[in-house]
Amino acid sequence: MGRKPCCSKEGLKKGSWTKKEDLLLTEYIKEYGEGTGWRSLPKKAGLLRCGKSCRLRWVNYLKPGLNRGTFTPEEDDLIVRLYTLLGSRWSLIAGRIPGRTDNDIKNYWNTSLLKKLKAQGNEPREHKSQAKKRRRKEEKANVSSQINRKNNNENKKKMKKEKIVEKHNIEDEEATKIEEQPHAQDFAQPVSDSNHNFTSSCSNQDGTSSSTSSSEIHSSSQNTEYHNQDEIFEKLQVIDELLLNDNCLFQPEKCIEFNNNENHMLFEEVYEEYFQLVSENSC
DNA sequence: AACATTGACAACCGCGTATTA
DNA sequence: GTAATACGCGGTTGTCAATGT
Repeated sequence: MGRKPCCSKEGLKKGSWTKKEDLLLTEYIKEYGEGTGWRSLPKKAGLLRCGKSCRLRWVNYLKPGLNRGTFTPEEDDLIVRLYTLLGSRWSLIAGRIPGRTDNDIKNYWNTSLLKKLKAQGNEPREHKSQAKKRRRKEEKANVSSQINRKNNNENKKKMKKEKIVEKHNIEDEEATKIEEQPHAQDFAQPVSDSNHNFTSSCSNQDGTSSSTSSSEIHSSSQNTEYHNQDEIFEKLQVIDELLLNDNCLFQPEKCIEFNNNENHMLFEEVYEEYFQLVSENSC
Protein backbone atom coordinates (compact mmCIF):
# COMPACT_ATOMS: atom_id res chain seq x y z
CA MET A 1 0.00 0.00 0.00
CA GLY A 2 1.55 3.24 -1.05
CA ARG A 3 0.93 6.17 1.15
CA LYS A 4 -0.84 9.00 -0.63
CA PRO A 5 0.48 12.51 -0.34
CA CYS A 6 -1.24 14.55 2.34
CA CYS A 7 -2.91 16.56 -0.37
CA SER A 8 -2.83 16.99 -4.09
CA LYS A 9 0.10 19.20 -4.97
CA GLU A 10 -1.51 20.40 -8.16
CA GLY A 11 -2.57 24.02 -8.14
CA LEU A 12 -1.50 24.55 -4.56
CA LYS A 13 0.64 27.49 -3.61
CA LYS A 14 3.99 26.99 -1.91
CA GLY A 15 6.49 29.30 -0.31
CA SER A 16 6.00 32.33 1.88
CA TRP A 17 2.59 33.28 3.11
CA THR A 18 1.05 36.62 2.17
CA LYS A 19 -0.79 38.88 4.60
CA LYS A 20 -4.01 38.10 2.79
CA GLU A 21 -3.52 34.37 3.30
CA ASP A 22 -2.67 34.90 6.96
CA LEU A 23 -5.84 36.90 7.36
CA LEU A 24 -7.99 34.27 5.68
CA LEU A 25 -6.54 31.55 7.86
CA THR A 26 -6.82 33.57 11.05
CA GLU A 27 -10.38 34.61 10.33
CA TYR A 28 -11.40 31.06 9.56
CA ILE A 29 -9.89 29.62 12.71
CA LYS A 30 -11.32 32.44 14.81
CA GLU A 31 -14.75 31.55 13.53
CA TYR A 32 -14.63 27.76 13.38
CA GLY A 33 -11.74 26.82 15.63
CA GLU A 34 -8.79 24.52 15.00
CA GLY A 35 -10.62 21.26 15.39
CA THR A 36 -12.42 21.20 12.07
CA GLY A 37 -9.76 19.18 10.26
CA TRP A 38 -6.72 20.66 8.61
CA ARG A 39 -7.21 18.79 5.37
CA SER A 40 -10.50 20.40 4.54
CA LEU A 41 -9.64 23.78 6.04
CA PRO A 42 -7.88 25.41 3.05
CA LYS A 43 -10.80 24.84 0.74
CA LYS A 44 -13.31 26.11 3.27
CA ALA A 45 -11.16 29.11 4.12
CA GLY A 46 -10.53 29.94 0.48
CA LEU A 47 -6.84 29.15 0.56
CA LEU A 48 -4.81 27.49 -2.16
CA ARG A 49 -2.62 25.75 0.37
CA CYS A 50 -2.04 22.27 1.66
CA GLY A 51 -3.74 21.61 5.01
CA LYS A 52 -0.42 20.69 6.48
CA SER A 53 1.00 24.03 5.43
CA CYS A 54 -1.97 25.81 7.04
CA ARG A 55 -1.47 23.97 10.29
CA LEU A 56 2.20 24.84 10.36
CA ARG A 57 1.56 28.49 9.62
CA TRP A 58 -1.04 28.68 12.34
CA VAL A 59 0.88 26.77 14.97
CA ASN A 60 4.23 28.45 14.39
CA TYR A 61 3.28 31.95 13.43
CA LEU A 62 -0.34 33.03 13.70
CA LYS A 63 -1.56 31.36 16.87
CA PRO A 64 -2.24 33.90 19.62
CA GLY A 65 0.07 33.90 22.62
CA LEU A 66 3.26 33.13 20.74
CA ASN A 67 6.37 34.76 22.05
CA ARG A 68 8.38 35.98 19.11
CA GLY A 69 10.91 37.92 21.13
CA THR A 70 14.53 36.99 21.64
CA PHE A 71 15.31 34.06 23.90
CA THR A 72 16.20 35.00 27.45
CA PRO A 73 19.11 33.44 29.37
CA GLU A 74 16.53 31.62 31.51
CA GLU A 75 15.01 30.10 28.41
CA ASP A 76 18.47 29.18 27.07
CA ASP A 77 19.23 27.43 30.29
CA LEU A 78 15.93 25.62 30.31
CA ILE A 79 16.36 24.48 26.72
CA VAL A 80 19.85 23.13 27.38
CA ARG A 81 18.68 21.23 30.44
CA LEU A 82 15.68 19.78 28.70
CA TYR A 83 17.74 18.86 25.66
CA THR A 84 20.16 17.02 27.91
CA LEU A 85 17.28 15.08 29.39
CA LEU A 86 15.10 14.57 26.34
CA GLY A 87 17.23 14.96 23.26
CA SER A 88 15.66 16.59 20.23
CA ARG A 89 12.07 16.08 21.29
CA TRP A 90 11.35 19.66 20.44
CA SER A 91 7.63 19.48 20.96
CA LEU A 92 8.14 18.26 24.51
CA ILE A 93 10.72 20.94 25.16
CA ALA A 94 8.39 23.54 23.68
CA GLY A 95 5.66 22.32 25.99
CA ARG A 96 7.75 23.48 28.93
CA ILE A 97 8.46 26.92 27.54
CA PRO A 98 5.32 29.01 27.27
CA GLY A 99 4.88 30.94 24.04
CA ARG A 100 7.58 29.07 22.17
CA THR A 101 6.97 26.54 19.43
CA ASP A 102 8.94 23.42 18.63
CA ASN A 103 10.03 24.97 15.34
CA ASP A 104 11.20 28.11 17.12
CA ILE A 105 13.26 26.19 19.60
CA LYS A 106 14.64 23.82 17.00
CA ASN A 107 15.73 26.72 14.79
CA TYR A 108 17.19 28.58 17.70
CA TRP A 109 19.05 25.51 18.86
CA ASN A 110 20.48 24.73 15.43
CA THR A 111 21.43 28.25 14.48
CA SER A 112 22.44 29.95 17.69
CA LEU A 113 22.35 28.09 20.93
CA LEU A 114 24.47 25.13 19.90
CA LYS A 115 27.15 27.42 18.52
CA LYS A 116 27.04 29.52 21.65
CA LEU A 117 27.50 26.44 23.80
CA LYS A 118 30.32 25.14 21.63
CA ALA A 119 32.07 28.47 21.87
CA GLN A 120 31.79 28.28 25.65
CA GLY A 121 33.05 24.71 25.60
CA ASN A 122 29.74 23.54 27.01
CA GLU A 123 28.61 21.48 24.09
CA PRO A 124 26.01 19.06 25.38
CA ARG A 125 26.66 15.37 25.02
CA GLU A 126 24.76 13.65 22.28
CA HIS A 127 21.58 12.39 23.80
CA LYS A 128 21.13 8.61 23.87
CA SER A 129 18.14 8.78 21.60
CA GLN A 130 20.00 11.00 19.17
CA ALA A 131 22.95 8.65 19.02
CA LYS A 132 20.62 5.76 18.35
CA LYS A 133 18.85 7.71 15.64
CA ARG A 134 22.11 8.65 14.01
CA ARG A 135 23.30 5.05 14.05
CA ARG A 136 20.05 3.86 12.54
CA LYS A 137 20.31 6.45 9.81
CA GLU A 138 23.85 5.44 9.01
CA GLU A 139 22.91 1.77 8.99
CA LYS A 140 19.93 2.49 6.80
CA ALA A 141 22.13 4.33 4.33
CA ASN A 142 24.54 1.40 4.19
CA VAL A 143 21.82 -1.17 3.85
CA SER A 144 19.96 0.71 1.13
CA SER A 145 23.06 0.99 -0.99
CA GLN A 146 23.56 -2.76 -0.82
CA ILE A 147 20.01 -3.83 -1.38
CA ASN A 148 19.39 -5.49 -4.66
CA ARG A 149 16.29 -3.90 -6.04
CA LYS A 150 14.98 -7.29 -7.22
CA ASN A 151 14.84 -8.40 -3.62
CA ASN A 152 13.42 -5.16 -2.39
CA ASN A 153 10.13 -6.57 -1.24
CA GLU A 154 11.75 -9.37 0.68
CA ASN A 155 14.07 -6.95 2.39
CA LYS A 156 11.21 -4.67 3.29
CA LYS A 157 9.39 -7.53 4.93
CA LYS A 158 12.54 -8.42 6.80
CA MET A 159 13.09 -4.84 7.91
CA LYS A 160 9.53 -4.63 9.09
CA LYS A 161 10.13 -7.66 11.27
CA GLU A 162 13.37 -6.19 12.54
CA LYS A 163 11.61 -2.94 13.28
CA ILE A 164 9.11 -4.74 15.46
CA VAL A 165 11.92 -6.45 17.35
CA GLU A 166 13.80 -3.16 17.61
CA LYS A 167 10.68 -1.41 18.86
CA HIS A 168 10.41 -3.95 21.62
CA ASN A 169 14.07 -3.46 22.44
CA ILE A 170 13.58 0.30 22.62
CA GLU A 171 10.59 -0.16 24.89
CA ASP A 172 12.65 -2.41 27.13
CA GLU A 173 15.44 0.13 27.16
CA GLU A 174 13.05 2.98 27.94
CA ALA A 175 11.62 0.95 30.79
CA THR A 176 15.07 0.27 32.13
CA LYS A 177 15.94 3.94 31.80
CA ILE A 178 12.87 4.91 33.76
CA GLU A 179 13.81 2.41 36.41
CA GLU A 180 17.33 3.80 36.51
CA GLN A 181 16.25 7.45 36.41
CA PRO A 182 12.73 7.41 37.66
CA HIS A 183 11.96 11.00 36.77
CA ALA A 184 13.88 11.76 33.64
CA GLN A 185 10.56 11.83 31.75
CA ASP A 186 8.76 13.82 34.34
CA PHE A 187 10.58 16.98 33.43
CA ALA A 188 9.06 16.72 30.00
CA GLN A 189 5.51 17.16 31.19
CA PRO A 190 4.07 20.36 29.81
CA VAL A 191 3.75 23.20 32.29
CA SER A 192 0.91 24.72 30.43
CA ASP A 193 -1.55 21.91 30.87
CA SER A 194 -4.91 23.35 31.65
CA ASN A 195 -5.74 20.93 34.42
CA HIS A 196 -2.54 21.96 36.08
CA ASN A 197 -1.87 18.80 37.97
CA PHE A 198 0.81 17.34 35.74
CA THR A 199 -1.64 14.97 34.13
CA SER A 200 -0.44 14.77 30.57
CA SER A 201 0.32 12.45 27.77
CA CYS A 202 3.89 12.11 26.73
CA SER A 203 5.16 10.93 23.39
CA ASN A 204 8.08 8.62 23.73
CA GLN A 205 10.90 8.46 21.25
CA ASP A 206 9.40 5.46 19.56
CA GLY A 207 6.12 7.28 19.22
CA THR A 208 4.27 5.44 21.90
CA SER A 209 2.37 7.44 24.42
CA SER A 210 2.25 7.36 28.12
CA SER A 211 0.40 9.39 30.64
CA THR A 212 1.25 10.20 34.17
CA SER A 213 -0.49 12.17 36.86
CA SER A 214 1.16 14.22 39.54
CA SER A 215 -0.04 11.85 42.21
CA GLU A 216 1.49 8.93 40.36
CA ILE A 217 4.74 10.78 39.93
CA HIS A 218 4.74 11.75 43.53
CA SER A 219 3.93 8.35 44.92
CA SER A 220 6.46 6.63 42.67
CA SER A 221 9.10 9.13 43.65
CA GLN A 222 8.63 8.12 47.23
CA ASN A 223 9.74 4.64 46.30
CA THR A 224 12.93 5.72 44.67
CA GLU A 225 16.38 5.78 46.09
CA TYR A 226 16.92 9.25 44.68
CA HIS A 227 16.60 11.36 47.76
CA ASN A 228 15.96 14.61 45.92
CA GLN A 229 13.15 13.54 43.60
CA ASP A 230 10.49 14.84 45.93
CA GLU A 231 12.29 18.12 46.16
CA ILE A 232 12.51 18.39 42.37
CA PHE A 233 8.84 17.67 42.10
CA GLU A 234 7.99 20.33 44.63
CA LYS A 235 10.17 22.90 42.84
CA LEU A 236 8.53 22.02 39.55
CA GLN A 237 5.14 22.59 41.05
CA VAL A 238 6.15 26.00 42.33
CA ILE A 239 7.68 26.88 38.96
CA ASP A 240 4.51 25.81 37.22
CA GLU A 241 2.45 27.95 39.55
CA LEU A 242 4.62 30.92 38.71
CA LEU A 243 4.64 30.22 35.00
CA LEU A 244 0.89 29.92 34.89
CA ASN A 245 0.60 33.19 36.69
CA ASP A 246 -0.68 36.10 34.58
CA ASN A 247 2.74 37.67 34.86
CA CYS A 248 4.43 34.80 33.08
CA LEU A 249 8.17 35.27 33.11
CA PHE A 250 8.55 34.39 29.47
CA GLN A 251 6.29 37.04 28.09
CA PRO A 252 8.76 39.81 27.35
CA GLU A 253 6.16 42.56 27.47
CA LYS A 254 5.47 41.57 31.05
CA CYS A 255 9.06 41.04 32.04
CA ILE A 256 9.60 44.52 33.41
CA GLU A 257 6.58 44.25 35.60
CA PHE A 258 7.60 40.76 36.59
CA ASN A 259 11.16 41.71 37.40
CA ASN A 260 9.94 44.04 40.08
CA ASN A 261 7.63 41.80 41.98
CA GLU A 262 8.19 39.26 44.68
CA ASN A 263 7.18 36.37 42.48
CA HIS A 264 10.16 36.97 40.29
CA MET A 265 12.54 36.79 43.22
CA LEU A 266 10.86 33.61 44.30
CA PHE A 267 11.00 32.22 40.78
CA GLU A 268 14.73 32.88 40.49
CA GLU A 269 15.33 31.24 43.82
CA VAL A 270 13.26 28.15 43.08
CA TYR A 271 14.59 27.97 39.54
CA GLU A 272 18.16 27.96 40.81
CA GLU A 273 17.44 25.20 43.29
CA TYR A 274 15.49 23.22 40.73
CA PHE A 275 18.32 23.19 38.23
CA GLN A 276 20.82 22.28 40.86
CA LEU A 277 18.77 19.25 41.73
CA VAL A 278 18.19 18.34 38.08
CA SER A 279 21.91 18.70 37.39
CA GLU A 280 22.75 16.33 40.19
CA ASN A 281 20.30 13.82 38.80
CA SER A 282 21.15 14.11 35.13
CA CYS A 283 24.89 13.85 35.57
C1' DA B 1 28.75 49.17 -5.82
C1' DA B 2 28.86 44.29 -6.56
C1' DC B 3 29.34 39.93 -5.07
C1' DA B 4 29.99 36.29 -1.48
C1' DT B 5 29.08 34.58 2.95
C1' DT B 6 26.53 34.03 7.09
C1' DG B 7 22.64 33.87 10.20
C1' DA B 8 17.91 33.60 11.25
C1' DC B 9 13.74 31.89 10.44
C1' DA B 10 9.89 30.15 7.57
C1' DA B 11 8.37 26.40 5.19
C1' DC B 12 8.60 21.82 3.15
C1' DC B 13 9.16 16.81 3.22
C1' DG B 14 8.99 12.21 4.78
C1' DC B 15 7.98 9.23 8.32
C1' DG B 16 5.56 7.16 12.31
C1' DT B 17 1.43 6.86 14.77
C1' DA B 18 -3.48 7.40 15.67
C1' DT B 19 -7.89 7.27 13.96
C1' DT B 20 -11.48 6.06 10.89
C1' DA B 21 -14.10 3.33 7.58
C1' DG C 1 -8.20 -7.13 11.05
C1' DT C 2 -6.79 -4.15 7.50
C1' DA C 3 -6.35 -0.38 4.40
C1' DA C 4 -6.91 4.43 3.97
C1' DT C 5 -6.55 8.78 5.86
C1' DA C 6 -5.23 12.57 8.96
C1' DC C 7 -2.20 14.49 12.09
C1' DG C 8 2.04 15.69 14.39
C1' DC C 9 6.94 15.53 14.73
C1' DG C 10 11.74 16.14 13.56
C1' DG C 11 15.09 16.81 9.93
C1' DT C 12 16.18 19.48 6.16
C1' DT C 13 15.96 23.00 2.74
C1' DG C 14 14.84 27.57 0.91
C1' DT C 15 14.68 32.44 1.35
C1' DC C 16 16.04 36.82 2.55
C1' DA C 17 18.35 40.36 5.11
C1' DA C 18 22.61 41.68 7.22
C1' DT C 19 27.41 41.76 7.06
C1' DG C 20 31.96 41.20 5.16
C1' DT C 21 35.34 41.51 1.35
